[in-house]
Amino acid sequence: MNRTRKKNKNSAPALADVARIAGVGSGTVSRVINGGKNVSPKTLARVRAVMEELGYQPSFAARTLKGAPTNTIGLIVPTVADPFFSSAAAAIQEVASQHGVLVLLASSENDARKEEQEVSALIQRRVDGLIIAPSADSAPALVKKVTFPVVCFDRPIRHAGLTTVMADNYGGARVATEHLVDRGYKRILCVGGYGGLMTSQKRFEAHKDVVQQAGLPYLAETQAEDFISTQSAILRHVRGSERIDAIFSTKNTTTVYIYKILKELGIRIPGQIGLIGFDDFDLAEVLEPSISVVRQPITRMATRAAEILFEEMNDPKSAHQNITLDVELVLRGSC
Amino acid sequence: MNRTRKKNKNSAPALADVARIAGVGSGTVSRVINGGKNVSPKTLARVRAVMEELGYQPSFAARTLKGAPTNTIGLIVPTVADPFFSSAAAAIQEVASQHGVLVLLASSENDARKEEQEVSALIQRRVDGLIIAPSADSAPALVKKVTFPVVCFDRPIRHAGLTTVMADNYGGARVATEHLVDRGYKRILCVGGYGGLMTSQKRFEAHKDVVQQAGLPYLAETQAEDFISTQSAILRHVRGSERIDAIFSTKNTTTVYIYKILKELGIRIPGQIGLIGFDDFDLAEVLEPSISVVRQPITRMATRAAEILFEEMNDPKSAHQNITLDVELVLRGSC
DNA sequence: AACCATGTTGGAATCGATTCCAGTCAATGG
DNA sequence: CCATTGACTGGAATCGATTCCAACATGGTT
Repeated sequence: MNRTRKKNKNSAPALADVARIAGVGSGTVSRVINGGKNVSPKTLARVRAVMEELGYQPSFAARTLKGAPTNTIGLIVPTVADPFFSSAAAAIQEVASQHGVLVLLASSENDARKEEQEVSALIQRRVDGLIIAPSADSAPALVKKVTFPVVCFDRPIRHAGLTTVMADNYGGARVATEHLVDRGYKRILCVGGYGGLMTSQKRFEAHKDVVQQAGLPYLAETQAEDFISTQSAILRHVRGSERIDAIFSTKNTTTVYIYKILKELGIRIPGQIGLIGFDDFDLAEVLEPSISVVRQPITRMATRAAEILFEEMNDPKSAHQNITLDVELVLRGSC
Repeated sequence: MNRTRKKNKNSAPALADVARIAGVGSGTVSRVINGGKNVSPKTLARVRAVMEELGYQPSFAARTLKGAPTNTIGLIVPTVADPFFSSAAAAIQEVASQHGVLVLLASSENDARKEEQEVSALIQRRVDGLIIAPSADSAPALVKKVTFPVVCFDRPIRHAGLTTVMADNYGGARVATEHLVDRGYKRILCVGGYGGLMTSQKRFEAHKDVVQQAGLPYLAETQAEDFISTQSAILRHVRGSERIDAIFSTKNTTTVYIYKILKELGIRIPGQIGLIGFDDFDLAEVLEPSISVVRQPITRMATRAAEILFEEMNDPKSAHQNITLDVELVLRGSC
């Protein structure tokens, strides 16, 4: 009916609309969009005015189709509800923002299947890069199909040959346990997250090594994800002649649970039971007693991961690296 | 040189490649991708096999260009480092995930200019919807150019006529202050975040109203964003004959600062100074004393915001709503 | 035998920005 | 006055998936 039809709906204006209204060719408009090189001041001004008037925004899809970068990176974490990962996300976000890049956030809930779907969704969206805190079961196949750089954060994907940024989990757990041993604790329980995770594994392992080397009894570590299971684990070890006198918690949320549980039980810290945790948290120093921890440099880890990702995006040939950041023993009042 | 040239690089395979190798037309491949309706079982199988073999992934950009939804929503918050917003992000994420949608995360740092750029970036990426916790200075113009539904979270954009989900800030602050008054506190200081924010404003306002109605002195509220400024504010009011006997903190981070500061000063809570905070936080109940608060139903707010957004995305004509969720007084030991 | 409904297929046109490749035009130099 | 440069400009071809429409085969009906 209308041969020079404006689009059927009132959808966003396109480059062609700008060109038509400004009375110039499509190429000229494109040149204006991309800096205005080789365009006379007069046309430049006119085209800019039309763009402004129409509220023209170039279509990302069309640009991407022509091979332009999406200026978007993916970030896959187990959950942003965990302060560890939300701090990391904030830091990564910050770096991305400095590069004019947006972050596509996905949470895997530590579910390898969900993770796989999310990677696939990110591939389709043609992100320029990906930072991932892999689930326990991530296989190298997960990243087989990606055509962009991938950096692992906090945990590796075994045998995938990817750049990985993580904390010194073994070293940190060793230092923590050694400290408990030095302070004279004899029956030390290790409580923490799911052992399938490489981070937890390393921490459990270090704890076991130190305890056994010191000639102390090794109490099988307890994998407790939530409050209830942590509670029942504690209850099992807190009475009777076999009772423990210290706890090494491998996870920040668990540390808080343990603090609450001991308080409720009326157990004195560090008098009856000493406590040290892996990972610092906001209120660790205002609790009573304040909680000793080994602190991961979360922000530094995340920033580093993001920076390396951007390096690899700029230079896809750059070699993969394995980066382990040191952990810091923060002694406070709980042991 | 090579008329049926494969693309210049080894880029991802396209639909045309699948069609060529499978010996079918482009339309047929498209049908296979979209469910295989009206395709014979034999061709279906063959095409699927080729897709599998090539590791074919449809190009999101091309689909978007043809007007398909991006299955992506935007989320703009001041920062994900704040536990309030990271909890909200987690809840929104969760709802999005159920809808098979990814979340593009951007943080505005409460900077209206940055916010504007981010909205623009999201428009270009053609997100299907947007949830935003606007900065103090967000003008209605911010969302003038959007062609997709927008839901405000936690704070409104004045005069923009958008669906808004927020907590009952006035009511919550009223209840909190009333509680302090009921407990017999006479000189109540109100400390909190930047007053340009509608949330802070409402809370200050309610506090002032209640205090004045009770015939108590109204101490000018203190806008303190960080630890240092909070500290100096407290110090100003804690000595001398004009000294305060209670504090209403309008912000969770501030509440923690105040707790630390009072502890350091050796001031007893609630004996010398009573304390109540707006917004619950993780360790509020294990501190000593435990901290009384009014609790915003963060997860419920965020989930609701996300659900409404999806409703509006499905039915763009649906009316805008203004939703205020009730806040809960959680009495603990600090006042 | 002529007819139609149904199922299947190929291929052209389309979405919007980019990128060339020709052109136009004015200015400069010989 | 012609030639050559250089700054501008228009427009066709392109990226990859979708969506039509026309075409054809099959089987069953009259």
